[in-house]
Amino acid sequence: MLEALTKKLKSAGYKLTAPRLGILRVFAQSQGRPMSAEDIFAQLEPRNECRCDLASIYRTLNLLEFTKIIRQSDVFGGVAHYELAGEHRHHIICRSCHKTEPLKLCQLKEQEKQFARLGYREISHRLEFSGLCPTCA
Amino acid sequence: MLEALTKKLKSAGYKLTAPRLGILRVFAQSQGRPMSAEDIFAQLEPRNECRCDLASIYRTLNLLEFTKIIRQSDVFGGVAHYELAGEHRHHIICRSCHKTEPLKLCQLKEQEKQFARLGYREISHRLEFSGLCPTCA
DNA sequence: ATTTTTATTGCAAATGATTTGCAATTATAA
DNA sequence: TTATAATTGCAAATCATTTGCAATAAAAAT
Repeated sequence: MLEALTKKLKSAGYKLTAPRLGILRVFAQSQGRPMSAEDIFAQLEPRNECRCDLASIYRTLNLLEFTKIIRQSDVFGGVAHYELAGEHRHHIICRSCHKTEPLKLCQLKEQEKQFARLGYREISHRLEFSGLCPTCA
Repeated sequence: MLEALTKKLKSAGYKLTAPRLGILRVFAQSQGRPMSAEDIFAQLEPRNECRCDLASIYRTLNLLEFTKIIRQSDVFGGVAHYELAGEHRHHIICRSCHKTEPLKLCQLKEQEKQFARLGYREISHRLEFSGLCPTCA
């Protein structure tokens, strides 16, 4: 998993540095939960893997998005969250505690095809449910 | 249309001021296109209706959202966009020129009901399509 | 109609997320 | 092992948004 991600980055012509490796590791273990820069920062291991600056995390997020290794999943309260680009997933997000759960289904490809017929290109969509989770409700 | 909006605001117990009236007017004429604070600022008529501060626009947007007159529609690269809460609508947004077109359909209520059965409350969703519009493609 | 009360405004300064310039560092190519 | 070019950390800059506060204006009370 992590293997595949690092390979993708290198074959896109970028160096594999400690911060990048750490961030990819966090994504690899994220279970599909969208994460903010701060979330990732908090999950890095300063002892062994890297003690890196928030600025580097932002730079790395931009790079990983550019190389299509991750994608922006949602912007919640002005804070961008990212997830691995691999699987196409949607979520339900608690408006109170921000806990996020992935969903499996997505029947929206039909809709995209209709737009394609109208001349749109490179179509994608973003679908997020929100509400108060059972705990917060 | 504008009439109904101002009435809603007043009956919620808020004063009808020049900035608020101007902002509601902009929404009333917005054709369902999501707008940012800056977008609205640019559409106010400083001559006759009001020359108001951006801070007041932000404050008014928060108030209108709180009173459920408008709702946040999507977050575009960290910039919040709003639209009238009246109709439930989704959009397709051009990633290049940011032109936005409203869509009519939405078959996602079923999904929401499923979440409700799991204990989620106050459920809503946000669905946006994006791509390159026929002009930009 | 005038005054009083209280919400709302404008301005400027504060905030919070994200970006950027630059010198120092480090991964990779040579 | 050294050279070179990308990447980093740090601090300062930026951008969207929020907030404190004194001045203003809308609606309520007279």
